[in-house]
Amino acid sequence: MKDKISLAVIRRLPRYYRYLGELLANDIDKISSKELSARMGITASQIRQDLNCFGGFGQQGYGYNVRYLHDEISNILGLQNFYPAIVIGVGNLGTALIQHLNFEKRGFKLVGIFDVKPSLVGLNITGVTVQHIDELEHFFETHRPKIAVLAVPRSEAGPIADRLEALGIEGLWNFSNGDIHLKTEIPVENVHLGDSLMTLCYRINERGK
Amino acid sequence: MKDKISLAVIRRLPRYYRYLGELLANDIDKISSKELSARMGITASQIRQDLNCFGGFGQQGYGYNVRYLHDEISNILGLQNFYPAIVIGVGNLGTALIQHLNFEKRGFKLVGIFDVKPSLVGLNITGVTVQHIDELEHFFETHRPKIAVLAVPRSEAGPIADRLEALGIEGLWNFSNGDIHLKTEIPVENVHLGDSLMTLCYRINERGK
DNA sequence: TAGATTGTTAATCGATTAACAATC
DNA sequence: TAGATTGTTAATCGATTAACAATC
Repeated sequence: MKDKISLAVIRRLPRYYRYLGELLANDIDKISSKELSARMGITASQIRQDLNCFGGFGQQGYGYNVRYLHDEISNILGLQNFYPAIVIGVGNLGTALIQHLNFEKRGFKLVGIFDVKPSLVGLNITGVTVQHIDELEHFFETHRPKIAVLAVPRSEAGPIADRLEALGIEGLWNFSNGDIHLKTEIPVENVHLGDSLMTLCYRINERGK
Repeated sequence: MKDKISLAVIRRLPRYYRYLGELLANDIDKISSKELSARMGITASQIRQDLNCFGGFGQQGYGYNVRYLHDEISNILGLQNFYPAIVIGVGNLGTALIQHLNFEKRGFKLVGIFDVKPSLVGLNITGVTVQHIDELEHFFETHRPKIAVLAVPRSEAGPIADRLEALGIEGLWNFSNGDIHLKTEIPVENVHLGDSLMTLCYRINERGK
């Protein structure tokens, strides 16, 4: 692996992985960068350039073996790690993420769910029982989760993030409005659905002119 | 307004808007590009460059008036348009989006909710009643929604998108796994939460080496 | 006025695309 | 072998950063 892969390249990897998964589902076992570029709407050159950051996965005159490339990208992303993950906040959003996201296929294993609301404690979601947020410190002693999904209101997100940082969390997936900045270099993915919606508004507006 | 604004700039606008909103909430009424850059973790140069794509909103020697800049960005994004929007799919994700996203503050007004499941029809969510998906065509005759939020499984997303396109939809906000490509140049925001999770996995994995 | 900070041009940096020799 | 397509270098393009004159 070369020195430092740019984040732009890394963010395209899951997309390649997704398209390769679709090809697999359709029993297509070889693909050229040209064919893939047509499907994905990016250049063949970029695909080859991106993949060659990690190694030569293709074969001249043939293209890429779909299953092999799919597996290799899975390895690059680390999807086989099953890093222990917890979800904090079981409103509709937290529940939706748990039920539809298939953590196991994306590098993680859901090991705990927490909420402040006592009425939700004991609830079972996909085999994991909701605990009260006060159990967090105790839970860390035995389970050492690596990432936490923050599906809580903005006001709670900051304090909880600090608490998680002190407990040694290694990554955050933040859905609360407002960016989370930690003191340490821990990776944080701030998902801003509102920003995405406003971008769509701009684009609609622009076309209407 | 200059010729063509790059998507990179546009995607930063909601973020500026968000930070300015926070400043407003804290009764801060002026900010320099330097101060804002420190808060946001980007360069002051970029902030000035971005804003000047749309006009000169600051004042030399002073900085930017927070409320004025906030309002101007709102205008640029078109947030005062209240474009009619519909949500398709009221699982946990659809419900979460409706309840937490505040469409009215982000350029849209929720005018309809649809689902295939008859048991959900008649349900009232934030004042809007869920209708059966079969009512879609009839609904368009009177309401002409501009955008549709697709919070349905991947298999349903494609066919529904085609149907919406035929009805004259002008934008899609897609949450189903798998990109949606329409024939026409209609803007589509494909939100891939799974991709974001896998990116986080890569970053955790990378640090562990 | 002096100091601060913008608006804007120029320089740099990085990312994308093109080209083609290597090779299956 | 001939044809196809990769891996990789070089060229281009675009985006970010730096610099500074304009000006409040």
